[in-house]
Amino acid sequence: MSETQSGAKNQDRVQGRLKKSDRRQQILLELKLRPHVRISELAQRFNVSTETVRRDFDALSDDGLISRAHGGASAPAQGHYPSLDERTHARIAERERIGRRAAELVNDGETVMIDSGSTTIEMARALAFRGTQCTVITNSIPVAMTIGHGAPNVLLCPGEYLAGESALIGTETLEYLARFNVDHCMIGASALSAEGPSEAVKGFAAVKRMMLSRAAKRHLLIDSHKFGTKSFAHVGGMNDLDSVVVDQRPKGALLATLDSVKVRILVAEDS
Amino acid sequence: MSETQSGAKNQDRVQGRLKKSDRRQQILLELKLRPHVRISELAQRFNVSTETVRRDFDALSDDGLISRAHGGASAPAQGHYPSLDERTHARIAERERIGRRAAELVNDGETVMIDSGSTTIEMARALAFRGTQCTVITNSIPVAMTIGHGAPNVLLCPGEYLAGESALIGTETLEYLARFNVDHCMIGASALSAEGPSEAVKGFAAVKRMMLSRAAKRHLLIDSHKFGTKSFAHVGGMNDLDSVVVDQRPKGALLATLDSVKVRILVAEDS
DNA sequence: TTCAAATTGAGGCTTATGCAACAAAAATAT
DNA sequence: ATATTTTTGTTGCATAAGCCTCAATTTGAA
Repeated sequence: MSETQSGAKNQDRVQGRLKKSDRRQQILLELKLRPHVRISELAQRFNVSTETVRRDFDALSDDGLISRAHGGASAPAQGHYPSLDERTHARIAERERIGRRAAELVNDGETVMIDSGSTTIEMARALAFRGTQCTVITNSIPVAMTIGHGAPNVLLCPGEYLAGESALIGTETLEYLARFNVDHCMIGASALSAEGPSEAVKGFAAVKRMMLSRAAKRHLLIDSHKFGTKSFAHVGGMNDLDSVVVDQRPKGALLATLDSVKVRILVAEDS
Repeated sequence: MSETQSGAKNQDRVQGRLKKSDRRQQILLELKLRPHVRISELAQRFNVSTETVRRDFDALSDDGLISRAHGGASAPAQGHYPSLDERTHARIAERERIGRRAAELVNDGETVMIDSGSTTIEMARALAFRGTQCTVITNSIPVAMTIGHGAPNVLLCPGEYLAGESALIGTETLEYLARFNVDHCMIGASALSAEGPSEAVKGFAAVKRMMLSRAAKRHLLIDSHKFGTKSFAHVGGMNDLDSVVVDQRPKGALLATLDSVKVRILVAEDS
């Protein structure tokens, strides 16, 4: 494939040379197959200078469409936090701790439903690291892929694929979840107030609610910087939870409510 | 390689320093979250020299567990064929052509079932590039992720997650597929003889059969180097197909059988 | 056509990475 | 304990990538 042919609807421009937008489109498509492309490689293939490719990378990177690396670029994290707030990047350590702590709650042979979200992905990672032999049901593709190589049983929900979050949602997802009864469910949320967790992404709240209704032990994994905030979709009340796994002990009204409905508060230690 | 499989539950570290196998495990886990890790970054985090990390990369790369890049490493192509034969790598161009040709068969507004496999991923990519507005139902995670950003509707099947192929299989997958009737189905196969396509991966044949039974127009995407071969699970007969999309016109017995049951042969041009 | 803006390429320089060979340290076996 | 193997670190050097600026080229519009 030495010559670059721009396909289909993008009208190919001139003598073997692509326009800027076509080139960028190609880069993105390439990354859907290969995990990583090199600047030098693309420069050669498009027959442009490396500087041009570098500029393409910078532009695509600014849009969050690719993840830059020395010498090349990768696809942006398998769908996990793509468009999410920047500060979450700084909370990696907290989420890691929360994930580890939550993973300790699961024992060999148990069944777990795992929600989508960056914190739950951390939990999946911890679970894979511990090698816990459990059955996992999830609507999150990153979670399935993370655990996939370790656990014997990973069930992925059906549903509409939500590209931004790499998760599955919709009535089919709910129907599917309704068919199971599990030992634990692990959910995340974009906010937590005294009224309970709430969620920003449309369609997620229903999935979380369904997971809560099918599990014996219901755990909420949430980062302390979300304490006292609300997002638009209410997930449930505090009495729908059995425990919250956090990086810092909540205070004030939040603590009072949690105590009043006897929700166990698990603070993830620094390790 | 001796790899003292430190698998499961060893997080015992020797005074802040991880053992080789643990370090490699960590690298793999890291790559499940981030798309790309840098050598320098890991060297610092593990507190080892860059050379050591480089050696880890080389080892993991030999096992096909990661994909090397200048300055770092990425996860190996979103789960698509990690352990498969090397020669498939040389057939990329052929598969690309086949994928492009197959994508032309789908029009805006139609519904398509897409099988898992490297050729079908190529097709998904071409479909994404063309921007065809169709509804896709698939059991392949890479296919869903590839199309996800373009098509309005991507439905992913439920089922057991098969890590090696990043696909979903099992009775739940079949049940789910059975609920739909679609315009096209696009399947791949690991072999094609005059008796029809056959498949090497256990559990895939049933999915392909189900897809064939739910579609009005049934297309087989297959590379010419598989002509005249057989794999262990029979998928169906030639009369279960409406067309085959290939990179080269078949000959002999294969051609005769295809003609006798009036299967349309679409040869993907070099273009 | 003509002009302005956008896009791209080239040179020069700094820094980062790759690679290979050898030395040091640690783990393992005898 | 000693020897042997494995693993890791260091050094030096060739190469590749990053990055900046300025000029050449192309594009788009009046």
